[in-house]
Amino acid sequence: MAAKSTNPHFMNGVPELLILRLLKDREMYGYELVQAIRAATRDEITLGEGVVYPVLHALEKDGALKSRRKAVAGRTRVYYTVTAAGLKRLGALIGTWAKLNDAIASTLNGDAHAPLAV
Amino acid sequence: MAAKSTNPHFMNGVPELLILRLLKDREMYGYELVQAIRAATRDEITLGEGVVYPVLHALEKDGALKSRRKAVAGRTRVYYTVTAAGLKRLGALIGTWAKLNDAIASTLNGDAHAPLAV
DNA sequence: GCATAATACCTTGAACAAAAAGGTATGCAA
DNA sequence: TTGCATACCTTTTTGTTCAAGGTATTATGC
Repeated sequence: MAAKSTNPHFMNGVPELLILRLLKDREMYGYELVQAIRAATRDEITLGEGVVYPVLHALEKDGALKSRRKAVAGRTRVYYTVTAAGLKRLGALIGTWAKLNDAIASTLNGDAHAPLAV
Repeated sequence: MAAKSTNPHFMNGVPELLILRLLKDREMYGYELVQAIRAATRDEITLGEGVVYPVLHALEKDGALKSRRKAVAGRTRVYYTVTAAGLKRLGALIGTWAKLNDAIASTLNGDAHAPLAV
């Protein structure tokens, strides 16, 4: 059973979705994103650095993000911004999430034939 | 890109949620559940037998389900019903799902401080 | 009569995402 | 100078899920 350490492992692909969505509004760096996600989800979702950094690297490699180094107070930060490809990817992820969500919602509601949002 | 074989791997813990929810309405057997899930989600979510059976076994082992064998047309089916413990578990899963969903929705909407449904 | 598909159960293997944990380095406060 | 917060990163482990296979019975097509 184990005490809830972060999340009881209940979603997939969500990290990427959240990260892209937050970066759409403004450029951020990894460490900042970790806290931004906690704040945006009211501590409901906590993504550790071990999740965020690999996702950022993968997204950049895929051309969905661009990064630039910036020195702030003697410290180096790596800021990420969303590319056009990244926006497209975000749109696709949102669509997938919406459909998944509708599918589950209608099952939970017991809707026999409620039309899934298209 | 690879043709969508079943699902592009986008959820977690959902199988258990869907199975418990469907069994809440009426007793069903594994093979039937596979198709019921496809029907209920309009093909949006397809869980193979390799997913459904292990979940059923695990839930039964945990006391969330009870099974009984029934011979139908010379064939043996294993019907599952939800126990009281199973209903409790279902309630918890629904709650978790709702919170996760609200958290993601408010992030996607960019709500700075919309109160999460409680 | 025979092959094939559909029903119905099940398990094993591999893939993969995410969690946990560790590792480095700087700046600041006590 | 010890410790904590910032800031980056990687490696290892875990656990779900997927794909694929394996058995057996009944119905269907030819």
